[in-house]
Amino acid sequence: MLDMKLIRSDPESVRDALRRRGEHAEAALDTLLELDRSRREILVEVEERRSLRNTVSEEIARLKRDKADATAKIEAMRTVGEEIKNLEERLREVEASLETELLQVPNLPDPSAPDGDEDNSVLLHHWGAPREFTFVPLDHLDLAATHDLIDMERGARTSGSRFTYLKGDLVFLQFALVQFALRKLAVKGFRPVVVPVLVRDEAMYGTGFFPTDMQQVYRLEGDGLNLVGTSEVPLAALHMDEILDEADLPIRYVGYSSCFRREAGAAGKDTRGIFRVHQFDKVEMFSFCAPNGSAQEHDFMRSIQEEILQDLGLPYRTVSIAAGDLGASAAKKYDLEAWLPTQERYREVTSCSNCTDYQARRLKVRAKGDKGGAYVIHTLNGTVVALGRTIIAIMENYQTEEGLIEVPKALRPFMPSDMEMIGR
RNA sequence: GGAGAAGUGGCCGAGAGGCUGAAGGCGCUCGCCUGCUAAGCGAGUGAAGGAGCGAAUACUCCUUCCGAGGGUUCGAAUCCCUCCUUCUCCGCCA
Repeated sequence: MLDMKLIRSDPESVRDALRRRGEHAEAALDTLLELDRSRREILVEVEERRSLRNTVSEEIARLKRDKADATAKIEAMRTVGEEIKNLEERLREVEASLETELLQVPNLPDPSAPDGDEDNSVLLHHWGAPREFTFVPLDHLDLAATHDLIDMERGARTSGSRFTYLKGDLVFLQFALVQFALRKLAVKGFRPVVVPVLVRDEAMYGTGFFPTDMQQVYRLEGDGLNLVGTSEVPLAALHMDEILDEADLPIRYVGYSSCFRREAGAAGKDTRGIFRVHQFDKVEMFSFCAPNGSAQEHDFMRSIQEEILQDLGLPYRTVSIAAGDLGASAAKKYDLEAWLPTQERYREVTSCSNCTDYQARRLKVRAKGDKGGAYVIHTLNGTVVALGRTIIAIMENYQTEEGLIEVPKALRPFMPSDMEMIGR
């Protein structure tokens, strides 16, 4: 959520920033400004009358204590009470509209986010080189088939398309990745958290997934709960409505959870294998950060992501996402894309967003130091390991001519009997 | 799932329609005092919004906030309703 004070004081800058997202900001901004003016107008009126009521109420109390007659004043206040009630009703309506409008406005892109849309992301750098194969590489599904490691058919029978069973040594590989990731992050100051995956609407609105991405979310209507698409949601909500001690910032967490996504609108896209499924597991990092430190924190998080892909020996490239392709909450976002030999291109495996004060304002997460008042902080989130996609990348990049899968050295300590090869 | 109890400031805890943004205590901050420390004494100590003034997260004033949201009343922490959370007992259970 944007700061209404900022919109009020500098609407043209806000308008220009929103245009970079390709938003039709004009109408929404004018509506916001109008609602805001109207809110303050009514507020002043209500407060004047409430002030009057408070003064006279004290007089009434004094009269009653002195056993004097107060009926005239009580009668007068009856009218004032009615006026207050009416004004309050109008105020509620205006504030509700303002809130609704404000919730739909996305974050302002950072000036350093590239211009354009999804085709205009800017390549920051490459690491590693795609492997030269002396044989025709198999994709992850063909590799898995030989050893019965991924069961799409039965997954579909049980739960429908885009659900799978992960089996055998791939399960060990998944948990090796989890262990590897959690340990690395813990050393860097991220506190491990296993989060709730069912959350209230508040958490969805607070993180900016509602109302914009409602169609992507599995909702349990009967319980008023939502299955999270990422542990970013419960991690961000962890400090909802809190005022943190400035000295504790940044507060860093690494979460582990299953993630659920409807993938609405992705019909026919990435239908083969486990690249795009309705349920997957993910290790995610999150940081509550002082406003003036979030750019640096963003780069820190990206460096962790790069370190992990390097440890795993997966060739990748880093891109900065263009303003027009940012999610609602993000002011700036980096994606890391790993090389998939059978697709002969780089595909997204992690992403890292600086949401500045957008989520924190919605979630009412603030900080306070020894002097001065409370202020809204910044939040950042990033994938540590998207397990399904990382497993795909490992399988495809580490396959042997015999159809086996070598375990990356970094993961072997976490595999049963320090397993070096899957499928033997 | 059934029955009951409770939610007040950083914490404990009073208040039961008006004099309560809230007694008392603890904690914390700043002074005073004392070889040091402790004790003692004094003062202070929340948030949000708005108006004025402005460089301001500074200052002045107003409004609101006693789990959340509605209602009754001239007036609600206090009465009524709904929801949320916590605790106890019973049932069920990984």
